[in-house]
Order: sequence, then C-alpha cells, then structure tokens
Amino acid sequence: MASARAESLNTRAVILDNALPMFAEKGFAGVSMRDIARAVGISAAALYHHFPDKHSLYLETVHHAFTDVSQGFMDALKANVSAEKRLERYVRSLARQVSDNPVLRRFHQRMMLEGDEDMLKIMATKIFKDQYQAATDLARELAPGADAHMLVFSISGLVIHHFDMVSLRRCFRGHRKQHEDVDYIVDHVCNLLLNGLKGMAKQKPKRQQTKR
Amino acid sequence: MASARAESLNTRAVILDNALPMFAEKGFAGVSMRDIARAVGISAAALYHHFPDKHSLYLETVHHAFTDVSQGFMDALKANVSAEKRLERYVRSLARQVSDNPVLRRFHQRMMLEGDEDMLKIMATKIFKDQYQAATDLARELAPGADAHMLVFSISGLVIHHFDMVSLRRCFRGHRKQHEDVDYIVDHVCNLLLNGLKGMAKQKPKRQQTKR
DNA sequence: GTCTATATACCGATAGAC
DNA sequence: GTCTATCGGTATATAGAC
Repeated sequence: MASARAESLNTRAVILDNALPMFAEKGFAGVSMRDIARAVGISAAALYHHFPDKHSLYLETVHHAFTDVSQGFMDALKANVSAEKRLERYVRSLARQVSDNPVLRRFHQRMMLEGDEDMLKIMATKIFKDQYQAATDLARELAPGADAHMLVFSISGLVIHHFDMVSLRRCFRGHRKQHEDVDYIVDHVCNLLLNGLKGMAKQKPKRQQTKR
Repeated sequence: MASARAESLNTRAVILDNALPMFAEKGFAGVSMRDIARAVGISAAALYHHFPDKHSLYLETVHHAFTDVSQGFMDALKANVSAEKRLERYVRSLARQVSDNPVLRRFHQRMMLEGDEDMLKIMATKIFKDQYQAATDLARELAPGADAHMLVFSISGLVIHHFDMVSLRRCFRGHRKQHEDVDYIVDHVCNLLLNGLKGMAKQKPKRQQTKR
C-alpha cells in the first residue's frame, strides 16, 4: 500500500497500480475515490487532476491491467512443437497466469460479470485479439472438423473455471489439497482435452458445424 | 417491480423476490435499501422490520434464490438410462437452467466472485450437496480411473463458462448466432466430454490420482 | 407493520489557494 | 500537481407516531 511515486508524470500509473487490486476485490461501486486516494497517498481532489471522473479512472484501470498479459500465451501457442504439445503449453501458461496473478484473475472474472460494452471491446480487440486468433488456429489444427470458436472458449473455460470456483469447490466433501495445485489441474484438463479432441477430429461431419 | 403482496407474513418473501434480480445485476454495494424498498413498494425503514440489516437481507436472498433449483439436475443424473445418456441429460439440464434463468446464473456468478464463506457454505451444503454427490457417482461410472471431483467441476465449468463469457465471446470475430444457442452448446460440450472421458477411462493409471 | 423524520456518515465532484 | 474546504446528494440505520 501507499507507494513510492517518482516526481510527477507517472503518478497516473501509480494511481492505476493502486486502483487495480481495489477494484478487483470490491468492484466499481465498492471502492470510493477517497479509498484510492488514501492508498496512493494523495487527496481525493488530486485524482481529478489525472482523471475527469471515477468511471474514466476505472476504464483506464481495465486497460492498464490487461496490457501485455497476452505475450506468454502467444509463445506457447506459436512454439515450434507438435499441436498437442502446444495445447499443453497453452493450458499450462493459462493456468500459471491465473494462479500466479489472482488480482488479474479476479479482475477478469469481474469484467465478465459487470463489464460494460466498452470494457469488453477493449479486452477483445486490444488485449486478447492475437491470442484468440492463435488459439483458433491451434483448435482447427487439433480438430479440423470441430467448431474452433467453441473449442477456444472450452479450453480457456476449463482452466479458468477450476480456479474461479476454488472457494466453492473447497466446501465440498471430495475436495483435496491437490485439487488446488496448478500442475494437477493442468494434467486433468490436458487429459480431458486431448482425448476429447482426438475423438472430435475423427467424427467430423457428425454434429457440430450446422451452417455458416 | 412493485408487486402485489398479500396481507402480512409473506412480505418477507416479496422483499426477497424483488431483491434477488437487483443484487444479481448490481451486487451488494450497488443496490441500496432505498432501491429495494422502492421496488417492493414500502419505505426503507419498513425493511428493517423484516431484516436486522442489509447484510442479513443479502444472506437471506442467497438462501432464497437457490432453494429448489437442484431438483431438475437430480432427475437427469438418476435417470434409468446409460451413463452416457445421463451425462447428456445432465449437461442439457444444466445448460437449460443457466439459459432460462439468467438472473440466477448471474447471481451464481456473483457468488463465485464475492460470496463470503457463509454464503458459499450455504450453497455447497444446503443446495448443491445431493447434486454434487450424484454427479460424482456418474463421473466415477463414466471414467473409473479419473478424478471424479475434478470431472464434476470440469463438466459444470464447460457448460457455465460458455454462458458466463457470452458478452465477451460476442466481441470476437469468429462469433456466430449459433454460438449462443443452447442445443448447439450442449452438443459441443457433450461431444468433447464423451470423447474425453472415453479416453481417460482407458488409460487410468497414468497421470491423475497421485495420492489420497 | 408501515410510516415520517432524522442522526450520522460517506459519496462524487468542484472551487480556489499555493 | 496537490492541498483544504465544501456543495449537494445519498447511504445505512434508528426513533417514535400510528
């Protein structure tokens, strides 16, 4: 908390760095301008020198948060190995990301819940565009007959959901320590996906792909 | 909005019915006692006759919301057909539930994000307990060597995630109308799962199930 | 069981000095 | 670029009449 800020121009970045975990944790309505100002170490009025209003600050926080998170995924998706290996690397880098960066995971989760159209457009076009394209290409390579768009979200969904649900999963009888372990989750997901995709690729003209 | 309430005792239920969609949409911090009172058609002060404070009202809303949603799933999970058919019925009833009831889906999503331990415990023990047990049994039958606890959440995760992400999925190039269709999603998920589980069942002593 | 009135605190945002 | 002071509005919650 607080923070050592430089002399002037990157105060803006310091504000965004402090606002991110607060917005991720409590949401737009749950964090006041005074809360953010206190964390940064300036007065609430000073925030209005850097951002015209609270909503703009939030929008900038979204943009600032997700910048450059996509690179690790691209390395995995474009690696010079077999498609199966690339899938495993992609799943692993996804799981590492959401596990190592709970603030960003939570912020992503919050965007899915209460992000308006502007924010989602920012995420889709400025942040995840290349990753989506590369993942789609990989899906097409792994299961040529299947619906690549659906598969891309099945893959990320499987990984992310296991982490997003962890606080509920803990409440069930069958839960064990290992079920929160990154590598264990990765193994499970890869196992399910690789077998599932193999089967889908074989029987291409069966169900999916109705038209257009 | 408004609502025709009876004479006295079920005012409490009317309050909860009105509060649910508001809390689902805007969250705890985003809805004021005045908002709820206005929707019900009484004064804010009157709410405090039925609930000691806002947090209690929210907790009761959680409990009220998820009561009796689990029955349709049990019918699917316990049907007198093959395990594969039961999986498909379960996936379909899950998808129908989240598609037909966006308010409840959103509230569930919100609980995963900001539900405290009390609320999650309510969901796990009072609402989803039997469903979890039945789904675990089905998973064990479908893929005896695999980790049933993981599979249960992979199944629900696949279904729910496709719906939870729909507003983001729409922003990507490859999105089509059919990708929001319940039956299309069910087909995709069942296809992936049935093939994946078949593969996992064959190679049981390979990766999963490290110890205890 | 619902009302009006109110206590007390916090909210987003602005004005103007430095 | 940051401050203090403040405006007008709203928040949760309570008091007491009916």
